Amino acid sequence: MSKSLTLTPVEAVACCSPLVSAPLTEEVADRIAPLLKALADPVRLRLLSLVAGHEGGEACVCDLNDAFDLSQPTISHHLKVLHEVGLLDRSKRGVWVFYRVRRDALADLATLIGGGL
Amino acid sequence: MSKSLTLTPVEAVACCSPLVSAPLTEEVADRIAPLLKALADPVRLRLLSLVAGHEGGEACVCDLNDAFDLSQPTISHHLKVLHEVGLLDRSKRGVWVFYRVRRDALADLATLIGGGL
DNA sequence: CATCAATATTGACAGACATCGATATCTGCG
DNA sequence: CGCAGATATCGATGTCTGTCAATATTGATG
Repeated sequence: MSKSLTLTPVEAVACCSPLVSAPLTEEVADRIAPLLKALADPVRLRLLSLVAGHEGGEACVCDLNDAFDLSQPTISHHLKVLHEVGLLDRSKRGVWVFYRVRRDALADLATLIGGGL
Repeated sequence: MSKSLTLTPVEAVACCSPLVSAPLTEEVADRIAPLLKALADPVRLRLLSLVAGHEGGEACVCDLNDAFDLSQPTISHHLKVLHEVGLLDRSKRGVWVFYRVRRDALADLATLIGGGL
């Protein structure tokens, strides 16, 4: 069973046929766009890449803050966006918070964009 | 040779290794984000899907306008965004303008997102 | 309990964006 | 040439978004 009645964008994309294979309905497009919006920021792209490339597949916020010339609240905001949309998993251990990339979500998104080519 | 010194976002993405395979540099992220921004709109997603699914792989603006409950200038604007970023090719024949999906661009983008999984 | 360090939330602000109506440009045709 | 239809551009407007400083929250530790 699902945790809520409203799907996260990540859950919404898992069930869709590729962009070029069948015409997207308005409803489906409305659920996919937020996922792409989350991805469509240079800082968030680098965050995702950093987390994915970190040892163990997860990274502590403390590691991420230093990688950017941005304030801590700004990084926290971007991580929240990625988490809310379902692209990052979040786990708190002690004072530290670790994020992990949802590879299945990325794979589904890639299929949506590039499937059927 | 390229037409200009500045690459379109589509040209920029063609040369990149997947998001999760290597850390994205700031420069690369800055060039990829506009491409994703162009995709990250429900109307543009549906436009892309409609064009891709149209017979002959291309669609006339006149066909596209009717598919939305939006003004003609708005559709024109969205098509321009997709064209400028390199996701749509544009060809004028008589009074009509036809758009065609750059499938290579979509494929490259999919590799960037989902490659290495 | 008091303090400190890590992370998140809030509120403000400037810039970006989606949309529209009005208008301009282009092209075929009479 | 002049009109009509297709598409693009312009200017305005309301909304969304990225960023920051300030502050709150959370958890470990003395």
